[in-house]
Amino acid sequence: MAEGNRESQEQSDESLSQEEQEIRARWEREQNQLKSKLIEYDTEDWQEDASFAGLQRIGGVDLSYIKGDDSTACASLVVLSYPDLEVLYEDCRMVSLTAPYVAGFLAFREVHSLVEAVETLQDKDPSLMPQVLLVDGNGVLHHRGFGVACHLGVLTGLPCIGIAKNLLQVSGLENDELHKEQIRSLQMGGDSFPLVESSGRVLGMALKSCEKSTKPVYVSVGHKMSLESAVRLIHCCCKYRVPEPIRQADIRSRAHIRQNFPHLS
DNA sequence: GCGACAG
DNA sequence: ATCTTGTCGC
Repeated sequence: MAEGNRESQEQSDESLSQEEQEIRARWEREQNQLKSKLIEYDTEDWQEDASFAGLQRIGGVDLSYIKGDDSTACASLVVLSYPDLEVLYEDCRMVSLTAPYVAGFLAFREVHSLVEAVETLQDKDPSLMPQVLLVDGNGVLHHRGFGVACHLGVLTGLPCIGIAKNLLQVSGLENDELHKEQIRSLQMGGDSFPLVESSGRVLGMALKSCEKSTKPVYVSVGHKMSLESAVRLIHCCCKYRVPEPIRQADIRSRAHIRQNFPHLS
């Protein structure tokens, strides 16, 4: 019992239990193994077309949580038509989460439920399978170059794009005064600037996703799509700041929680 | 002590 | 992620 108290109260790295350290080491190995299967360029014809001709379905995924409960969530997968952005398919399900949220390892908490949702769609109605999946979180803009959008992409084989609402400050990227000035310099919807890590590699783009938004979204490659195509597509599916497929997944997963837990609203 | 820390 | 209402502005 003394052990349990120590673990929950101490915060410094050296106090991490041996078990926690082993989990992280295992997760890092898993990220590195899956990373060898990552494809960071356009693989589909529609991706390089000027108007995305041939693109008909875009998927969005999200998880919503219940306050005060860290093991229950609603996972949702929606499929929207392109270019009309009408909802063609919706799947919201309550799920039990086993892994905690650890910065840098979001996929280990969320990706299992999302893969299941994709498999359900494959069984139920494969003709509605999205041609690209928009993921709430980062792709290669990540400590080890393998965020949740890459993870889901490699596991499903689907082209994926990571969209984060906040800058993950990795390898030289900082939300400092220079970054804020670059944000202020964005003029019209579609304007963007590259996020360059210390080595010089471009990890993603900050994008003013719609005309009215002050704060950009952070776009990075998930799987089977180039950064250029990804940024162009994200701009094309934003009615508001958050791309419509993710926004619909978010709205609908929250509504589903209110439906199942009315006492929380 | 303070900032960071995708969701 | 969530805690949280109204309010100022177009």
